Amino acid sequence: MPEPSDAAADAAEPSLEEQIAAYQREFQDLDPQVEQVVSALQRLNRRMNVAYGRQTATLGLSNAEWEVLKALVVSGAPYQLGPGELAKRLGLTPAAMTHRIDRMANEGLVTRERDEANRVRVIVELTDEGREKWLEAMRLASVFEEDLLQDLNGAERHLLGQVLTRLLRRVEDAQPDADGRLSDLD
Amino acid sequence: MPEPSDAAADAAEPSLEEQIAAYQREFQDLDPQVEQVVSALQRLNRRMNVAYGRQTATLGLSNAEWEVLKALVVSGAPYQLGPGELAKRLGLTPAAMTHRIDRMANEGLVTRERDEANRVRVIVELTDEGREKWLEAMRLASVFEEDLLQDLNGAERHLLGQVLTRLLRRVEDAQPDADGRLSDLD
DNA sequence: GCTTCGAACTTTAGAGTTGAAGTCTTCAGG
DNA sequence: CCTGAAGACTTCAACTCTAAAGTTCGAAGC
Repeated sequence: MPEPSDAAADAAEPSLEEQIAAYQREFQDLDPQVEQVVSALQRLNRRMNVAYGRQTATLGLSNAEWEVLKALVVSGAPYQLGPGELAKRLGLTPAAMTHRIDRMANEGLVTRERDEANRVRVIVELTDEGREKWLEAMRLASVFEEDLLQDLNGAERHLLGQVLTRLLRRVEDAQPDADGRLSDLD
Repeated sequence: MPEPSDAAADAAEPSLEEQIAAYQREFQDLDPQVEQVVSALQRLNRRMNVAYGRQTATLGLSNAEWEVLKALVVSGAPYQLGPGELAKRLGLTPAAMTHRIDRMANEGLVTRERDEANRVRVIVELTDEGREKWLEAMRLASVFEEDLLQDLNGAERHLLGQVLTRLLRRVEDAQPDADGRLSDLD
């Protein structure tokens, strides 16, 4: 069996601190405090998505499907949206939405039918089964989220929520949502 | 031209507050404070990724390529890593890494060569051009990040960084990185 | 030294996405 | 009416990722 090898191949996954130190070494103008916030935010979000993915998988749901269910639930009763609107909210192209709805309709999570009042439009509607799946996933997610924030007291939670919301408002104002397509994940 | 239509099709993109209100309506047990933190975090990260994507695009770089550049820079001089190691750090399968390296080598951002000391291994190395691209992207990113945090004073930045890092540590400890594959984006 | 096992990467087939072109429907004008 | 223009969705080809083989090389056993 080959040794663990020292041939410039492992070097162990860098911790957040090591990552920031490396950036500073290569780019002197970097503000370490800013980078700490940004990098922690990105890593945290990434790990959370992994966790959500595992949870929804236990329900036989992909993360992609969960996104659709969430959008429909947020839209409120009667839980109907058009493919185009869904695509915009999820940051996908309409083409991708078409196929995703195909799959979900086959699984019975949503129905797809033409709007008889305006036959150009299509209406995607959550089924009872889809709504139930969303609820199950939500139960799992809320347990995970509560556990994640466990070490933060009420004041800290409030403060964190406020600060993040302020930052969010800043980005949303700055970006007039010129289409709102997201490009990749981190 | 069809009217803006009232046929259950638009309903305007929901704000963060509206989204949380909708969740509460459908799932009584939800803690609105927890949800505020989680939802703001996710939306913020998403918008940031859109912004990063636009910036790197102006440099002729995809977000995917930028991820590779970052990993190589963080690894430090001589900026070498194997495909397998890169794949693990980016949360991709080795197969995907093979193709991504193909593309980037064609563009001259990295080189790929067999390790002559151990011919099973392959060494991916950052080129000078790749390093320069990273630097340009980093300059853009740091401006954006500084602007994003502009409204936060030093104490707030510090606190935010600390709290996020605490949360990150909690997730990383809880998930023994059972492979570290990430499943989807939000 | 030949064989076997394991490690690291690549190849292949299939799912899912994008961007561009195509279809169908509605509305406005002549 | 009949035609033209625009909107909403779908179809098609090219690309990227995953999962599962396949290939190549190195190390250990007999």
